[in-house]
Amino acid sequence: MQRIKIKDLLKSTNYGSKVCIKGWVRSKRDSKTVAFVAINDGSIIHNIQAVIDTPNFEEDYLKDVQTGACVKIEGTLVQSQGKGQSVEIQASSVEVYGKADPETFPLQKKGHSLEFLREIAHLRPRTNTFGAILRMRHAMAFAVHQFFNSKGFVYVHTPIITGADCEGAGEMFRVTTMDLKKIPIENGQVNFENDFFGKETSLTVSGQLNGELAAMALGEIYTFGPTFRAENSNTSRHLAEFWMIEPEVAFNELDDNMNLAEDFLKYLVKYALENCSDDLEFLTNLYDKELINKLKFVVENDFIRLTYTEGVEILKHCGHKFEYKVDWGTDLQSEHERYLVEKHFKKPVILTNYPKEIKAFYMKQDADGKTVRAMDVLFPGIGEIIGGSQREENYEKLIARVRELGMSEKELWWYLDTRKFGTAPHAGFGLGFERLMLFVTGMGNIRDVIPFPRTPKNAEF
RNA sequence: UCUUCCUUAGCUCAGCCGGUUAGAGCACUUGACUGUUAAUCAAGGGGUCCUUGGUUCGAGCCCAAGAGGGAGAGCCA
Repeated sequence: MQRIKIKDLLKSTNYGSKVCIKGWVRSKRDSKTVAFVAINDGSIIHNIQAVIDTPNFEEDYLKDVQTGACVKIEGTLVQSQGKGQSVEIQASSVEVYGKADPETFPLQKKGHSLEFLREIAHLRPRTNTFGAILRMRHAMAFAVHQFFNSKGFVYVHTPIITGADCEGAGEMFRVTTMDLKKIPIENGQVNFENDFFGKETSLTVSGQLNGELAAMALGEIYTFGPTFRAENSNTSRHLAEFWMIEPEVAFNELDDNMNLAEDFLKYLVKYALENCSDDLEFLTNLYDKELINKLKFVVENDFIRLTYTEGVEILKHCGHKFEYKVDWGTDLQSEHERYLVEKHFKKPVILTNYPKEIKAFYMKQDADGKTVRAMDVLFPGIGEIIGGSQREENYEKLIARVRELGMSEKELWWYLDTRKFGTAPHAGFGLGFERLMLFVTGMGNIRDVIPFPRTPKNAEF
């Protein structure tokens, strides 16, 4: 018999029809002559209930139908006699594909802490919470492509292995095939001549520089791929391996960039509200009663836009006592950003025109020579969800900045070439996919919105 | 990396001032129950109190070091 997905079965009103489902047992409730088994197959957060009249089955036949087991159940779709579900299956046959020894299977019917589930990341997709998160993760990834495709952007695959130590976004993981016990060292320096690529290589920390090259030909591009940072960051907002989306648009200036970022985030949140309602309802009930309201609020309200200088003025005169002093020229602390977003405006905030000293070399300098056309989108509870800028398209100014910072113009020759040949104003940004996931799922820890988190001292699974 | 908190049964956690045999709920096993909804009821089994060292007549509890985890900070997306 053809298998039907539980998602489709729960919508069916085809009572009396013979059906077949396959999935994992979430719970079994016994009494003398009848047993109720809740089955989930991952197609939807809800389970289907199979009703088993035990006298019709041989003794011990149902012994292996226990929490965690994988089963195939055939039977008749009927309207439920009990409360709590509208349809159920009156089972005629039960086959166990895979047992799950209840003495050793770690998942129970009752709730587990998120910390415990992290230790059994190979099994946590079988929980309601991670089923919901993984379905939403897929929906958000799909929506990213749909958004850009509808706007005529080209998806560009930038390299994961990079030879440039100049992306400037943090510590990098080395890539090598050298025997780590016999590294060739000459005059205190490692000789990479005989390494696989013949030069020092790393995992990418950003696809931006390559993305810019493509934007200078295709106009509107985006990247969406894994990104690696070897920072010793131990927070609920950082991963060593995460996924980043980086659009880059020729002829866009800072305002266009902000508009794109705001449209993009609203599109994604709206997509979640319209397409993930069952999962969102579950997450709202279990983790954050205000989750759905927060998502609606973001879709319905404009983001606040203000300059770094204006932000500093507000913070200086707000009367709130901060642990760290607010001072023009230094980067804002988390507590400052959080005050602006969560207390002062109570809305997402886009901060722009930061001092050039605290931002990357490629950002376009303002006429005053002090600030650059940077923009950070700050979200409640998460902080920086997007970081971006209009890029410096002027060759002289860009190379002056490269020299000023002591960077290698030799290594960057290909990037600098874009400013030599047909340069154009352009802008882009990076969205941390898992930070978006934090926001749309209401989860508090970034390790819970990616299937297998990679963090300092943790690469299990 | 810094600050701070935590680590006791499969899970969540209690454990008094340092004192005899370390507890509860859930889970599990067995039994009861004709429709359950995290089913219910009864009985039973289950412990390297994170590790190492120290203080003490005596340590789950006090001290030191280490490991792992959480929260916050820095770095950032």
